[in-house]
Amino acid sequence: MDISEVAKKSGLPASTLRYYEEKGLIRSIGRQGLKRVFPPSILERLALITLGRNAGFSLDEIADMFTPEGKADIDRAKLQSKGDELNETIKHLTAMRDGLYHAAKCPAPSHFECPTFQKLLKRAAKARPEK
Amino acid sequence: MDISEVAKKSGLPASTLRYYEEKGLIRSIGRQGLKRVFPPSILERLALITLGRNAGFSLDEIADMFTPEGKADIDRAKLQSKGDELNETIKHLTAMRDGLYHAAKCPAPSHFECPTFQKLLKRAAKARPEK
DNA sequence: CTACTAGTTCAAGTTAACTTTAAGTCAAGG
DNA sequence: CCTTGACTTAAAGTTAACTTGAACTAGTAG
Repeated sequence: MDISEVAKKSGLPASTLRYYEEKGLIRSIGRQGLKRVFPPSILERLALITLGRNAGFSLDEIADMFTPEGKADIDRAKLQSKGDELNETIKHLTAMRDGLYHAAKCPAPSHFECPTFQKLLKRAAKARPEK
Repeated sequence: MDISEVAKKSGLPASTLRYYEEKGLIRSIGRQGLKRVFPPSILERLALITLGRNAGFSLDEIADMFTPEGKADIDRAKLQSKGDELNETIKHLTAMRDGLYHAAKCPAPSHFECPTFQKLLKRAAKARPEK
């Protein structure tokens, strides 16, 4: 597959694919002339990267978790602790979501008069979650 | 209150407070010499801003939520849709977390050979929302 | 009065994740 | 052979949300 085919199938622009390659997140298996040639498995690899991005991991973190081949050694302890970390984040976000939903329906004339909203504000002041 | 007191009480660095003022998110009520003077209510306002940030609003979006007079005027529909957005994110995070936990324990030589991991990837490929 | 401290301004720097631009290359069609 | 179009590179530009640096000032302690 050439880059435009990968772009089309993955939904990612070619510039992004080149950028990912430069960053070491993906690899082409060769060239035809100047053009990069990718194996079909690249799509799976990109799906994995996308998954990580959606979950809020940085490209560096993703690169860190998986070898360029996507194959062997993923440090299992690292995965476990990333999972734990993620779990904490989920808790924060869930609280935030519930707060937002409540505020959206709350009949108090001003959000500031609603105790749930107040609580949310206090929690927000405390919570300093990573991005 | 001077800026360092606000910084201390809000947990935000002075540079951020100056930046927020420049952006029009907060206002000082005057000066003592060169120094900005803030009213106590600034803290609630900052908490609100922090809440918004944590909920995924951009500073510009937050600025939009305040009326020209500086009173907060939060559109309930916006809260609802941010809640929905957050909910989507939570789903992604949850999928990722489950995937990480599974991968941490999975005995398959490559994660790509594991059906659970495959399923996860497929779910990730589907999700193509925000940002 | 002089020094010190905590504030000030404005401009420039930072980071992440890309995108854009300019200039160049190669294979294919006419 | 020449043009076209898809691809290439390297470098610079973009955006958000800040942070940092340099040069400056006002109130206060001694």
